[in-house]
Amino acid sequence: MRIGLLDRILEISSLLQLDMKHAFTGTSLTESRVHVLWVLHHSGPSTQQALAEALKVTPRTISALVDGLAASGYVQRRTHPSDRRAVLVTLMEDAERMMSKMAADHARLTTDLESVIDEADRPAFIRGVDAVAHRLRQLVHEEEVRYDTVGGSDLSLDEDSTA
Amino acid sequence: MRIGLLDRILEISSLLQLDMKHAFTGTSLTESRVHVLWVLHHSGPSTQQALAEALKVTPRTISALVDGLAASGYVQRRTHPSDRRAVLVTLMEDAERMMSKMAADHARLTTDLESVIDEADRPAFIRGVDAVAHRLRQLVHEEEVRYDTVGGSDLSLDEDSTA
DNA sequence: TATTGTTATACTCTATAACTATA
DNA sequence: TATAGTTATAGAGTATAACAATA
Repeated sequence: MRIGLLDRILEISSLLQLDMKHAFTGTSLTESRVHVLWVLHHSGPSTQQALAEALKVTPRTISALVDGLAASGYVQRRTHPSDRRAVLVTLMEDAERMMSKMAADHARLTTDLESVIDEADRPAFIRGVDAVAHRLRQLVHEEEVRYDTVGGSDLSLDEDSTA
Repeated sequence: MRIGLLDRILEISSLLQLDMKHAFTGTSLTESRVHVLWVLHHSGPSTQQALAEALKVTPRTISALVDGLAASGYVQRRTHPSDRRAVLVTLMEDAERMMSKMAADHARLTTDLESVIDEADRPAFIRGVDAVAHRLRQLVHEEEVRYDTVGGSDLSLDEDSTA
């Protein structure tokens, strides 16, 4: 067995990450901050709770990310119309324009990547990707259940402080 | 247009990352540290320079990662036989055993993921994955060249301090 | 002079815990 | 009592710059 499917996918993941990283070096943007902007662009003004769920991080982390984005003028915290505890993180106009450009780049890259796959292979390819994604969702979900009940893995040398 | 290829791949990436994260919560291991161990397991004792190249981070970052791994007993710094400036980061015996288990898990997951793809689709699927990986390598390489010469992107609101 | 790794410093992401204001 | 967000604190990853020891 040479290079397996998993290694190929991992390489693609790391290449995509590199691609993102390159796109933002020299700016105040980072992957996490862009992730916030991406959610705002697609969902509209959102509470920090909603952002925390979308990014799967704690609310505290969102506070820090929003601080950074606000300092650079990408977003603004606005008062929530009906809940005075909450805040609506809102994209500024320039940032909205920038995100539209980014979405266009995203669509362009999608087309680009699809175009390098032989047309005859595409349906099978998409089926395969969906099957893999579905299986991974299943596996991650199983782990989350196990994790919430017992937790931990046997892959480490660390002392097991469960005792 | 519904969900495009790129979004599907990005979802798979994030699921794989989650999967890794779950596997190591509760231990002193992290994705970066495991990456170091993985390289050591596959390449044998390595200088920190070599590790820096493999992980595409600065040597300084490797110092910190190796410090953490050494403190937990995963690796040891040994003297390089022919270059007294260099150090050979070496897997400890227990860690070596652990990495063999991890490699087995990795192989198992590869098989698992392959098995959910319809057998008739597999050849086309692999061709597609390879084509996409190849195209991404090309794109990242182009960016690296452009980045080394001019640098920066037009995707940000930050002041351009090139002036 | 160039290379290997370190110390010093700093920024970002992330988490938990305690707290404030509001529901 | 529960929820939204913050302050306080801490650990990890990362980077640049200056420096030591060795090639």
